[in-house]
Amino acid sequence: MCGSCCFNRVRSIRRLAFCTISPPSTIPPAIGSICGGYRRKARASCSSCARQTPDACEGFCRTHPENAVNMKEAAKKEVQRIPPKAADLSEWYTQVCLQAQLADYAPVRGCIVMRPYAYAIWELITAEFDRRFKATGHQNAYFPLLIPESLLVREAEHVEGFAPEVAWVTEGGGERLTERLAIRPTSEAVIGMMYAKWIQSHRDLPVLINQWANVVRWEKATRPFLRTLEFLWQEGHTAHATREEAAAEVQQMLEIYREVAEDVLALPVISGRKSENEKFAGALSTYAIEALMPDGKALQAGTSHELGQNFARAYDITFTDVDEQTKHVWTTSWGVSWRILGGLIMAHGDDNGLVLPPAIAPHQVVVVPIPRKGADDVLPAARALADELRGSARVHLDDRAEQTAPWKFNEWELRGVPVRVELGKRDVDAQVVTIARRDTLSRETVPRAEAGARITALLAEIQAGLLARARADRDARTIVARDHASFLAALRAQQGFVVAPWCEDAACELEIKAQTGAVTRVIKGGAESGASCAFCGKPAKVTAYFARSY
RNA sequence: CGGGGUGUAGCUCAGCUUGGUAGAGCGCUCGGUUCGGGACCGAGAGGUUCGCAGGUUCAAAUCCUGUCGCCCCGACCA
Repeated sequence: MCGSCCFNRVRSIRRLAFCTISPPSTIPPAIGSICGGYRRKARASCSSCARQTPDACEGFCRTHPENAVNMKEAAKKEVQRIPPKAADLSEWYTQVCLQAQLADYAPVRGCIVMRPYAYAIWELITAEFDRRFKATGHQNAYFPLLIPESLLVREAEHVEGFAPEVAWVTEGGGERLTERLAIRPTSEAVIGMMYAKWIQSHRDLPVLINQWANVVRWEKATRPFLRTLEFLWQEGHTAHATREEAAAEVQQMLEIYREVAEDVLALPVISGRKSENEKFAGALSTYAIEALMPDGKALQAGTSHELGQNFARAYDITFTDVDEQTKHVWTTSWGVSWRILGGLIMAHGDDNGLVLPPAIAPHQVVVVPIPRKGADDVLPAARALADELRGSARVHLDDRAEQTAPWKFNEWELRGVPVRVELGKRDVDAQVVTIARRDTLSRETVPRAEAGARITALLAEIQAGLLARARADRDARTIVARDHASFLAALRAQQGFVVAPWCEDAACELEIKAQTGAVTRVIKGGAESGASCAFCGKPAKVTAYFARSY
């Protein structure tokens, strides 16, 4: 592409590709002489007569010869293909997913491959959740992917909510099935059915089960991790004897979600109850954690549902209580998907690519040796350093011979490694190491002997710093609105959360959405006494967070 | 579901207006020199022939018709 007009480069190259037998009458001969570097292959054919082109010339833009760009230089710049984050978040996000080798598009629309690097992050995240689930008495199990239609439709509201996005299996073994099978969009149905079988007595309660699984929801618009046809998640399903116990479970899991989001992913979230419009289909009430993305949209990062006795009735899950009465159980469900990984990418990344919190970085430290001719001690020194650091961190030694050190710096930045240690001859001679941190992109030199301790401290510092930075950013983009005018103005600005007193009327929420595109994300407790709804003016019942959402 | 874009080498794309039988950069392979912010030199391989199917033509990546896929932006969802 021409450095000036961004359009004519190739066209002009082509114009130059004439052979001597039918010279280009329209091209001044002088053009050929300013070319040099771009070589047309001998096989290249003449534009006008298809004979072989004997001359070689360079790809300079004919209309802007003064700004001639060497094609190799221009191509080199293309290596950096991610746009500035602030310029185009959507494109930035896609490119980071692709280029940091987190995800790649699969043959089916809306499906992605989670590549090893992303899977490694996912494993670290799931381990954090899983540990906490088990610590609170939950067990893992696995339920089938396929759900008979007759089973799925038992809970009316639930079905209605999911119907548009269910994928169906209608054939198997070369024969049409007598009853089609849903590929689970979520597992309340099968699990409810099995619970009915397993639960007889109050002594069987509570049932506290979680499953790590994939589900399918036939979405129309998809994006890597944030919304894909198939996604990985965790769904907890519990059954309790009393409503109070179920309610406590829902709050407990919501708190675990908040804790992992903030303490592990460094992703500040607000948690609270969902409005009637936004709650899970079939739930009594839904609670969620919501993170704010750089474009001002909210991302639902985890949900915890009080299902009441709705599913117990639909799937006939009953037990005999201590008072010898047969009662329906109270169920809950709660889930976090790989979407949270998308939130993580967007929240912390910068113009150089991904930025990973140390807690879930597959490589917390990458050691890059900088070889120099005649300095045979550099690589062994790097190896020794990496081995030593492995005692206290996840360390990767990048000793590939085929890439240069600067190339590696860029690559590991793109892939978000929190700490990079550079070790060259200068460092070895001076008995120091050069440490670069990903979050601030700053470098420091520390004595070799103190490297381990410094890096341990640095990892903690980065983890805390990322959360603090994200939280400050979120808070700066959270606006409180009390009256109609400021409420509308704030929502239309689309900067972030708008906190306002709200009447909790579903119709009011729909009208807000129609006018601004925003909805309630969570409801935080009651409103101040005497406050009126910031939108419709009716008496306010609650304080709600509004935003547009992913 | 509406709007836009796009399909040519592993990747990013030219070539199409004005039909003549496949190009560039990057990447890859081999050899060598390199390495403190995306190194360089030399030699090579790589397209079942341009998403697919028809049509026009002596001749189609290019023109016509149809069709499919994918991406992005909006209405619905973790």
